[in-house]
Amino acid sequence: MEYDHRDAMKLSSQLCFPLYAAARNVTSLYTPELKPLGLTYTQYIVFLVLWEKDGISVSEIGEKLMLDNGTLSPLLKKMEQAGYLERRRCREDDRVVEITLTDKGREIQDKAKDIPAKVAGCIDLPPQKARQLYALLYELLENQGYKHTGGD
Amino acid sequence: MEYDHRDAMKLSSQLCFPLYAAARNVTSLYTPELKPLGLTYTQYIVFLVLWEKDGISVSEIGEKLMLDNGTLSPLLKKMEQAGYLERRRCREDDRVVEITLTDKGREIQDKAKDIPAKVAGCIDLPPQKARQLYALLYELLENQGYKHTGGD
DNA sequence: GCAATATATATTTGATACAAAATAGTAGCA
DNA sequence: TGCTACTATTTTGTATCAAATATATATTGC
Repeated sequence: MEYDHRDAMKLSSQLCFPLYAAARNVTSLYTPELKPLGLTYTQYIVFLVLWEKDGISVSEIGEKLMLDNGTLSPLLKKMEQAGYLERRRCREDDRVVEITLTDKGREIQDKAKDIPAKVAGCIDLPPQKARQLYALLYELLENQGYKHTGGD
Repeated sequence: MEYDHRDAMKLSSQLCFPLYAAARNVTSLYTPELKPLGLTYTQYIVFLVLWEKDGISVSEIGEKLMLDNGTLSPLLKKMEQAGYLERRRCREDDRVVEITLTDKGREIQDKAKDIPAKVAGCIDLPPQKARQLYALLYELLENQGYKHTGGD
């Protein structure tokens, strides 16, 4: 079979597009659940990280979320202003900023506990296929250099 | 098996996160190829649509890309300023803006023809798994209301 | 040990992207 | 005419990355 540029350049031929569209689509499912809590999706996944492990650096959050420091920096500042966390220079290494949850930051976990189930209920994909998709995505991410800690 | 909130709230338990991360990751693979052409990823996929079908409305582009008019409006204006396309009010319906490629907009297709293959080469996933992933993503999108035209 | 250089960490800046909401003009129809 | 739905634009706020900057630590050469 010969390589066809015209075919390859179709929107429907490129893996990236459905990935890009599905990500926006599924992320938007969180919005109605997060809005009442005053959180954005990115703030929410920062919380997911901090609820699992508190007192970590900006970069460590960035590694887990594959987000740039330049993205996290203003985000964390906003979350600090909202009273969810504290940013403190590390004693041993003054370059590092340690992020620590406040009581308010810990308490909001309870308010958010039903969100995963609600969103999962909106994703219209049989559980077996969802697991398959999940596994393929992590395989892709790991091939691109992501360190997957925890989970299955 | 009992439902465990604590487990469900782990970053690694939610399908959305790998989707979100993989999308950014794979999209970023396009940047080095697109930058020399002076294009962003979103501009590129708008071109993909227009190279397939020219003279369509803003909303029709939005449907194919699952993008809001509010996102496309300034984007298309910028692409018009760059000389890639023209925006013209439709004769029959003065609400509709028709987007038409200029010669410059058609010519850039040739310069971009190797991009899909180059990016595909950077995605470290066996072809069979890539196809599987592709199919699952489109199934997810279609379940969320996306009309998939063309492709396989 | 100490100065010079390199690396690491976070922040800032500039550009684009994205969605929600408000606005405005248009079309179709009762 | 007046009502409703549609289409695009503008505005506002957040997100995102890349590049530049500032500061702190590590390393190297002497």
